[in-house]
Amino acid sequence: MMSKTSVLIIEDEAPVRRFVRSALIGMDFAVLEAETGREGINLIISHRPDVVILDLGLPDMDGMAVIREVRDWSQIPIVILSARGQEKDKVTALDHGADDYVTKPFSVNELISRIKVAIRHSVRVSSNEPISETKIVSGNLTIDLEAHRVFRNEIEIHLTNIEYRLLAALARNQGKILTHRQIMRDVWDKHSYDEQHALRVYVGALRRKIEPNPALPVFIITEQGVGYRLSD
Amino acid sequence: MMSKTSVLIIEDEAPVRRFVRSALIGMDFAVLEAETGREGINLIISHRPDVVILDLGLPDMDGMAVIREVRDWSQIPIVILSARGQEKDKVTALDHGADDYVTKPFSVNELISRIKVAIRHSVRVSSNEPISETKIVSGNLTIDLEAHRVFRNEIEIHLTNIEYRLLAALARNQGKILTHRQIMRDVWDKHSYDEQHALRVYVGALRRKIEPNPALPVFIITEQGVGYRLSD
DNA sequence: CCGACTCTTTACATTTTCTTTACACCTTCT
DNA sequence: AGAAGGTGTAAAGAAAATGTAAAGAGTCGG
Repeated sequence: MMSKTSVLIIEDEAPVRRFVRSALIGMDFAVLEAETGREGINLIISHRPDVVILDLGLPDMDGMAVIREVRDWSQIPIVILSARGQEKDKVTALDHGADDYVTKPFSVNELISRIKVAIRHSVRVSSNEPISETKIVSGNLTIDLEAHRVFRNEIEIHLTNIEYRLLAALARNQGKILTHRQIMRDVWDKHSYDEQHALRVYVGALRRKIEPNPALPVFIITEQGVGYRLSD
Repeated sequence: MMSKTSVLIIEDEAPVRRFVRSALIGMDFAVLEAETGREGINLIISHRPDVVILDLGLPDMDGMAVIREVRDWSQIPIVILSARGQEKDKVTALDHGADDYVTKPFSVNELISRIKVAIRHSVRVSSNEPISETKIVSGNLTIDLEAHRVFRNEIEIHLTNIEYRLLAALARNQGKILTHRQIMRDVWDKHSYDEQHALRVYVGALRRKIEPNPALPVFIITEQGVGYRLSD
C-alpha cells in the first residue's frame, strides 16, 4: 500500500493557501500548511513531505532563507511561488537550490504539472540509489555504476573523478535532460549557475574520451539553454 | 451512481436565463440560477456546481470581480457570456482565470459544447490521474514534460528552449484558451503584451515542426484577438 | 623538490537561438 | 468592396550559449 504523496504549502495569504489546497486535494495529494517560514521548516523536519511549495514573500523570514536552511540537509524538491515583479528573487531562489517556480497569478494546471515534474526529477537526480540497474549501456558504451568503471567496446576508459560523476549523473537519468543547475548540484554540490564554464570543459573532455567523433556527439547531447542528456 | 452535472447560470436578463436554462435541461443538466454576482457566489459556495456560466455585464458587481473572488479558493470552470464589443473585457476575464467564452448572440450547440469541454478539462485536472504521469498526448503528438522531449509519431522533434516552453504552456492547458498575455508571462516572464511579434514567430516555427500542414493548423489553434489553444 | 595528474579559470572562436523588421495575407467590421 | 486591425512568414542582425585550447593552481607520491 502506497501512501499519498504529501505536499507542504508555505504561504501566508490564506486565500492563496485555500486555493492551492483545494487544487492539491483534488489531485489526491495529502496537504500540509504553514503560514510562516519557521513553521514550514519545522513541518518539513517533522513530516518529511514529498514536495514543498514556497511563497517567496513571507513575513517572518525571507523565503530565500528557508531554501538555504532546508538545502543544508535535504534535497526535497521546492517549487517557488513568486509574485510578479520578483523576477530577480526568483533567479536567486533557483540558484539557492529551488527546483522550479510558478509566477502568480498561476493556473492550477501549471502548478500541478510542475509539482509532478519536480517530484519525479528529485527521485532520481538527487539520490543515487533507486535506479535498479547497476550497468547502463548506450550503444557501445557501458557504465558500471557499482564498480565505478566505464568501457567503450570492452576497453576500459580512464575518467577523472569529476568526469565520472558527470557521466554517472547523466547516466542515472538516461534519456532525460539534466539542467545545468541540476548537474552543478549533483557533481559539484553547488547550487549556482554562474560557474558553468567548468561544466563545458568537462563535457568536452568526456566527449573526447567516449564519443567516436567528438565534433558530432551521439552520446552526450547538448540541449541549448537547458542542459545536457545522455542518449538512450 | 452518478448524479447529474450541475450548471450555475449567473445572468441578470431573464430571457437569456430562460433560454440557457431550457437548453441545459434538454441536455439533462441540473440547473441553478442567479441574477446577481453576489447571489451567484453564494450559490457556488452552497451548491458547488460543476460549471459556472457567467454574464460579464452584471448590474451589481462586475463579472470580473466574481471571477477574481471565486478564483481565490476554487478552480471551478467558468464560461463567460460576453456581448459583442466587450472584446477587451473578455480577454481580461480570461486573464483572470475564466476558462472559455461564448459571444452573444450564441447558439445552443456552441454553448453546450464549450461547457462540455470546460468540464472535461477540469475533470482531467482534478481527478485521480496517476501522480507520476508527466506526458501529454494530443493526437500523434507526445510531450514528455519530465524529459523535456517532444515526439510526433514516435519520431523525436528538436525544439529550441522557447519553442518547448511555448508548447508546454499550451499543453499544460490543453483545450483551454491561453491569452497572449498569459503566454507572454509563462514563456517570457513578461507581463506585457507589447512584444507579441516574437510570439507569432514562435507559433509559426512550432507549427512548421509539429503540424502535418502548417497552413491549416490542427494542433495550435488561433483565437483571433484573444490568444491560442492546443486542441484536445 | 619534481613531475604527473587533476581541477579551475580565462580567452576567444564558433554555433545556435532570439528578436526585430518588413511585408504579405487574412478576418472582421463598416 | 474597402479599411483596419490582427496574424503569418521570411530574413537579417543581435545576442546568447557553447566548445576548445591553454595557462595557472593545487595535490599527491616518489
